[in-house]
Amino acid sequence: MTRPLTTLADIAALAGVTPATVSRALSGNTRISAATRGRVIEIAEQHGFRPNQTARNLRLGRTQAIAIVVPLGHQSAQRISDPFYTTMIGQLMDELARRDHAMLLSAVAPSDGGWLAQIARSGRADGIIVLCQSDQDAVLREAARSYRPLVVWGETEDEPYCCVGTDNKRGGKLSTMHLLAGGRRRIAFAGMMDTPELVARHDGYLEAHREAGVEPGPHIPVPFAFEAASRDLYAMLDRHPDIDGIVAASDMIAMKALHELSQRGRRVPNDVAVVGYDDVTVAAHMVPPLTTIRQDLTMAAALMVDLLFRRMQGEDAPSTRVPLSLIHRQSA
Amino acid sequence: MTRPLTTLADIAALAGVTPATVSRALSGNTRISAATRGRVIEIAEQHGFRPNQTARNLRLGRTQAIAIVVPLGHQSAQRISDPFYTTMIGQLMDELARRDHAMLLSAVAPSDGGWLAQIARSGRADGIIVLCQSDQDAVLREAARSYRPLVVWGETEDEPYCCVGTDNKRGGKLSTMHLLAGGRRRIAFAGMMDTPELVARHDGYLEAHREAGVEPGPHIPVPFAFEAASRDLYAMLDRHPDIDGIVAASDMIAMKALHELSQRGRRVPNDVAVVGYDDVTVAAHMVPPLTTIRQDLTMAAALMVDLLFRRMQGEDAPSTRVPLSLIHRQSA
DNA sequence: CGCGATCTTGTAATCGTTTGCGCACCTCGG
DNA sequence: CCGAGGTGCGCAAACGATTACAAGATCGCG
Repeated sequence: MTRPLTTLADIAALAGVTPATVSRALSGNTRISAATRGRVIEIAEQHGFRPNQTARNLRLGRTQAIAIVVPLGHQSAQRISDPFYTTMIGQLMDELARRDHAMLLSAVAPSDGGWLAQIARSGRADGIIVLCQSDQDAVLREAARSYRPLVVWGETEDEPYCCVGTDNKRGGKLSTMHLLAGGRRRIAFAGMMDTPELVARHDGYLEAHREAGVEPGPHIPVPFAFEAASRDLYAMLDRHPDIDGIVAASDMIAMKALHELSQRGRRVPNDVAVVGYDDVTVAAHMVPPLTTIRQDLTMAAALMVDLLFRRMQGEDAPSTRVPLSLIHRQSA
Repeated sequence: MTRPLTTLADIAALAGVTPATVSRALSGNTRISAATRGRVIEIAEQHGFRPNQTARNLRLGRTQAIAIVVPLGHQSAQRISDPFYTTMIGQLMDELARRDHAMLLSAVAPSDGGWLAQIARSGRADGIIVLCQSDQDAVLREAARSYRPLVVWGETEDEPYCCVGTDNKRGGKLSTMHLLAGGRRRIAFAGMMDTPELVARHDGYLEAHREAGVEPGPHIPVPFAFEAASRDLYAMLDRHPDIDGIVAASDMIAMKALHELSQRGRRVPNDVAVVGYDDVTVAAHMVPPLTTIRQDLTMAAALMVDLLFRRMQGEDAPSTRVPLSLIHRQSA
């Protein structure tokens, strides 16, 4: 089977000692005569021995693994490939590897409310990072009451769990102000308000308008996933030919917008200016390069992991916001 | 700690039975009186009990987890966010979830040759899927000799390990033929020949030219990762103003090409036609929408998982190729 | 040469589950 | 009323590692 050909006991037999001695020799820190240690280590290496992690973890009461959970509907495969998630996951992976922890990745359909408890109680991981609270605030609150090592990426408000995120409202406001400053007066908001993050971005959009004394433009309810019938939704563009700016709730939505505008022969940024959100890798390479709001995901990932490890040690790490800035390129 | 508040023994005490009985009651299949079973189940649910996976796995000699390994250099965070990987990972995630297995994701810097053995012997996973053989063919061959449950994504040749992939040579030939059929006569190949997959695509590119009796165009050595100095490399475009077609080794490279061409005022497809490779999600939404070679990653993921599980059961599943087709959009 | 200090290694318990085996108890036909 | 055959459940041994405790070996010193 998968079982390594050798166990601690096998090595012990070969070396003419007990498993205990082998364990000590390999872990190094206890007092073992140099001779035995040398012999044991040599035999172990010779046979490519690796201690069984499962047994080790059982004994040590930990798993050396962190679960990364993405709460999604059934379109998981589609949404998980959103560059935001993947960039974040890549960064988290690096950060966890640095701390010698494995990454257990799972997308869950949050239809049943027990998904988090399931993962938390199963003992598969020492801690959990949830990417995007989505509409699962209640579940998160509930879980946080009894489960400590939990960090969530999302909109940080007065939530009882540890949450890392950006000031989405400010982000939405920033991009809108940029368009207003550029003289745009008929600015649409593209994105669905189905998560706290996006609601906050929309709030910022509204606030910027209010402060500038400009009437907000129409709302284009584009879903995150491309495949959906967003083409129809973008027919909205035809119904509102006076739109001269678009605040997109994500870079992917912005990309979609660039595409649809191009299809309709409307030039960016001359006719319509577009601002994205996330600054995903491809943003800089779109046609035209996308002006967008950057969330520093490298810092975010490092921060989340750091907070998580502090919580795993019993500390009470607080929610934190990571900085955010507008990256000025050519689409607006 | 992370330890669930309740163990099998706790539940047993509460129900006035032994752990053995609880175990049986919960697993359901053994002979337990309906009364006891009901009582045990009720108490267990009431306390949100989940059996400890680590202990369970130790006893059962398995882990219910599959390791997905991406051999990369230190730029892991960057390359892992390539849409190809992420789409594949998303699909694999779904497929594994369907079989009730967790996914252990790790990127490794293959500097030391022991990376695969390390994962294989550690007993953290019941099987391994390696995404892209990259330049690790030797390591894979070596590992496959003693470790059975291993499936690799890559260029399938006469390798001794189980390998799933597309006919890259045919893919490269297909896209080149498409350009030739469209009357292009000065076709560049964009991509670095640093992996077997890309070498094969380039072979196809050459073969198509040979069969058509057309001289191959220049080679533009663009790396996979965006960030690199590809801008300089694309200066090649300036040096070869007669290029009228580009065969890109990946969609991301094609996207980069679209961008650079647009910067230089050369229109796609009128002046230069571009064909990508992978048909990643964003391909359809580029400006203009990208003509590309689609590898059916959904099928590929399902296949890889299927083969892996068969190997885990001791069967000897063979290398397989998944179909591939040209998706005709507007860039060529 | 004897005795305590020190160094090295073995013994055995433990982590939480699963499961083969066997012991009660119950039922029922003769 | 007794033994055969069934049920329902407990006992205890795994799985493979770690580690407190103890025991044996060795050494130093008086």
